[in-house]
Amino acid sequence: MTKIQVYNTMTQRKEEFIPREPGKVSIYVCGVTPYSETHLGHARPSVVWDVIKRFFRMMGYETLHVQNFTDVDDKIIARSLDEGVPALEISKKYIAEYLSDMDALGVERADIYPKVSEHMPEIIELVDKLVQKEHAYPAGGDVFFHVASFPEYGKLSKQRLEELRQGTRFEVDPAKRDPADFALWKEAKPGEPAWKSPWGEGRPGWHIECSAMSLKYLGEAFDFHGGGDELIFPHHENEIAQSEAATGCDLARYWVHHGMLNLKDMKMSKSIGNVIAVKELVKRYPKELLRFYLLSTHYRSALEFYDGKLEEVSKGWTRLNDAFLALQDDLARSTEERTSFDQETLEKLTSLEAEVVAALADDFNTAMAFGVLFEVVREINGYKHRQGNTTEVLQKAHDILQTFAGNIFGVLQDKKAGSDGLAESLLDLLLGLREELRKQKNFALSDQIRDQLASLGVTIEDTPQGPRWKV
RNA sequence: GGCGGCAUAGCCAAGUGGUAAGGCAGAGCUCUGCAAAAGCUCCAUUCCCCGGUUCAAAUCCGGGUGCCGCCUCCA
Repeated sequence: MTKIQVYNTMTQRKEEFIPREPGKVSIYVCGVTPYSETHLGHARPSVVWDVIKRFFRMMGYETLHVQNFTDVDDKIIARSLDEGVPALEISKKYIAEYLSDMDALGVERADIYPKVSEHMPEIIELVDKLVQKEHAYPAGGDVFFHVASFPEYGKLSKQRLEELRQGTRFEVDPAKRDPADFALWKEAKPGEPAWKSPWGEGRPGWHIECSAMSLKYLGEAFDFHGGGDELIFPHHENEIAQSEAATGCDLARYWVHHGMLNLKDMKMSKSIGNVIAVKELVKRYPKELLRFYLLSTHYRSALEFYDGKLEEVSKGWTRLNDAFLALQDDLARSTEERTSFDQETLEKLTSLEAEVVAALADDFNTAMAFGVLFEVVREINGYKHRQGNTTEVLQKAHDILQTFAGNIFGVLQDKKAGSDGLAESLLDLLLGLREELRKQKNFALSDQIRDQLASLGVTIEDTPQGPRWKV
């Protein structure tokens, strides 16, 4: 079996992936706080993990993916007080939006989407356990985690406790024993949602929900813990402290952090906030293009977004799609005979296919995988250019693109998009007539047909194998 | 101030010790009634700068410079 290398933030290097349980991959990805619309930055990890999961399954693993919704949170509460709408109604609305936006991007859903509001008993139990073990202490109606009780604190973010104490730039709650201690449970303020607990009415601190819910659904030392790299500190550091202090086991085997999506030239667009809303993007661009863009840079690198970026990216994306579409047509009139030339191309394609797998097995390097897929495109186009027309060869190229560009990356557009059976029949009829005109050298009229179809968004290409159209 | 990361052609972007993938743009050619698509060729002696290690470095080490993230809610 192909070895899969994964960059682990904890060790700061690539490691061979060895699952906790053979053949199974358990994944916890920190999800969103549902208090406003879904933006491109949310889409990146979704698409990345979508691809990682599909790849693992192709490699014969079973995946179990848990992604939380932090639906009890300061920002939601603030919004709730602002709008006079119950907090859980707000989160419910944006959770639904998030899910439908991700659906629109073709992202396969997680297996479980636990919500904080539905896991109070588990959270309270975990906090209580930490208090019992003297890793945490109640103070008034709050409960704090005592970082000094966990000697490994800082191991993920490579921070030293002493530096953290000094780096504190905000006023420290006097109830804390140590400025670096953080809240596991917060006493309720009037008007806020609150739950009963041994320490009085209150709600969970920010980090504890992930510890409680990952433990419930994935257990101890599950395989992947993912999230944006801005979560390394304090969120994931604190999760580690809570979970590991409570269980004595590692929280996760591999910490996988993706890079941020940045905006350039924000001043160019007053409403840039709207421009990058996923809801708007999927109206204006095919989801396959958006995925191609998001996967064109390695997941750990920062990714820039700016006006015109998708137009730039779409040229390469179109090349990939055109090659695939053309192959579908070519296969319909391919032949069976085989030559040494066919054999050569077949071998080349087979070796490129192995390169794609190797790229993905090397820390999910989608950018490199695309590079190889473009070589597949060049190889097969060249083959056809040199009159190659053997089914087996064309099928091989088709299958590689179908498997990786299509099934794994989800960047191949369905040809039939935007058309129906009748429109297709009419187009074929029209193109047939146009061919007659061309045979009669009536180019004025045939060009007019082409131009007018173009203005309707239908592109005509006259190839040696006959006319081809696309929307 | 502390921690982490990044710096590769006009643009995007792979590449973690063996002599610079890929895409876009650009130039030339082929094919074509034309156009488009496609193919071929060309397009970084060089990887921010300065030292060092090595037979060999974009890749490792040290020092600069610049940028980003985190230390406060954040995917």
